[in-house]
Amino acid sequence: MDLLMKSLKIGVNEKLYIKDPESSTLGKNIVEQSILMIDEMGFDHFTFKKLGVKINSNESSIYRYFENKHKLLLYLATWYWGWVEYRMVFATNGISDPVKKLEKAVEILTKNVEEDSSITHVNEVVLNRLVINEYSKSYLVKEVNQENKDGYFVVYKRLVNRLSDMISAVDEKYPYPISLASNVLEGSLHQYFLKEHFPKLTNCNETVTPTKFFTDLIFRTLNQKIDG
Amino acid sequence: MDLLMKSLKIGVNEKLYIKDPESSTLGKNIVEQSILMIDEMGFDHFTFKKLGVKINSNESSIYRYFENKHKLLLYLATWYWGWVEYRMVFATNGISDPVKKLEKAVEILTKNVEEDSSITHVNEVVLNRLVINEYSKSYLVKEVNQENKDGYFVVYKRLVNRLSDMISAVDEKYPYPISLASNVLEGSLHQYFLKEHFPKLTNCNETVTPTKFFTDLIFRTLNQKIDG
DNA sequence: CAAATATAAAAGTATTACTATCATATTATA
DNA sequence: TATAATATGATAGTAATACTTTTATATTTG
Repeated sequence: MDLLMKSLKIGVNEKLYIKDPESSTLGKNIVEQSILMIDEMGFDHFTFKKLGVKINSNESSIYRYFENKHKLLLYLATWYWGWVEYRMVFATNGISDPVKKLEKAVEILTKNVEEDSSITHVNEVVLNRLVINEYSKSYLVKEVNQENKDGYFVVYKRLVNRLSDMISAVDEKYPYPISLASNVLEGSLHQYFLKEHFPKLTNCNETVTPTKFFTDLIFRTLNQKIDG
Repeated sequence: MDLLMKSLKIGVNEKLYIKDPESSTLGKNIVEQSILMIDEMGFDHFTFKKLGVKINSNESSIYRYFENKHKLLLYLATWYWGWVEYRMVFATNGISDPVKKLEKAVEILTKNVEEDSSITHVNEVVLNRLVINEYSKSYLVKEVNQENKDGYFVVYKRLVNRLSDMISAVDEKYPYPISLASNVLEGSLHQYFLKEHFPKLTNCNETVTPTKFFTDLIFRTLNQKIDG
């Protein structure tokens, strides 16, 4: 899969950038280092000026790639979900048993990213942490309806729908497949956050993973027995 | 209950304000109008300067009540969860059947606030909407660990634990009661958000409420039959 | 009525979030 | 290889934000 990833370019909505960051060294640098910086200092404290200093480039040059830091966050999030989607589709592709297929999908969607593919300039482990801490901020804005119309969330929505379809394939009678799917995706990020900052608000810890919790939740809900 | 509410003061951590806003007309005005303003323009566009203009007061006077708008958000959120907790405890108090008790709790915790009590300066309907749109921003910050130590989230944590206990009372064998509880509380806000802005990512609509979805989810998970 | 306290008004600072201009470096093309 | 086109860098500038400080004026309390 690593080799495949090498030649794969995650498709991101063109409105999210002014100039495609994949098209130049500076652009790739902006993406690579912004991920590390946002992870380190948090999105709220992150500025293009600080990023400019870090990458030895100029604030104004960064503005030629991204309109503002909000668009950059949307770009990074879209990249992340595109990458997750790719892995999920790839991993579940050959599975014909709906239960096993759903199980695998939930595993990919909820498990912690533990190693960086080292193929691209994007560090997926750090990006995963960034998404846990910052993703909500990309849509909890007054402009969300317009941005949704502009297609900034298509990848994420497609992912929720894929999961929803797999849920329905296991239990076509279950009445809330989309809500369950969106709940799992968003809830998984939340459980990771709680595990890190509010350990008393989650049963997830070193041994119990969010994957375990959500796999159990889904199959109890769909009234299916699962091993393990 | 309305009469009870009248004499009830929601207890908010004293570190969240410089001067207690309940102690003066100006303070109450700050709380009342900030709720309306944040709801209207979104937390990101809200500033103390704008609020000052709206309440015909001075920016510097607002700073004598709240250190910054982040603390104000924490204050409003704490007030909200305190109010929800009060209603939940009150509504479930006399119920001895664990299943019915849990059902009632979930109803209070996940149902839309539809009418303002009109007793206090706080408009609960608007505050509920504010919490749906902005609550995550109060904890998705780099300073979360320190703020947690300072006790800014005690009310919310207590609420999650109450729900968790009720879950365990229905099924003591269920291994993830706290995760289920935190998932319901956070997920409920999320489903309302989706219903409003991403209707294709939820099954909730005019007839299906988040309450229905989560009640169904919980009792399927705990392997209990529920009517309705 | 005096003293204490609360609020208002105004000004000031540092940072943020950009935009604009011009210079220089790099790359593409004739 | 010269020239043109494009990308990047450096500098400066603007408006808004997020405060802090000071001083004046109300309002409350003893």
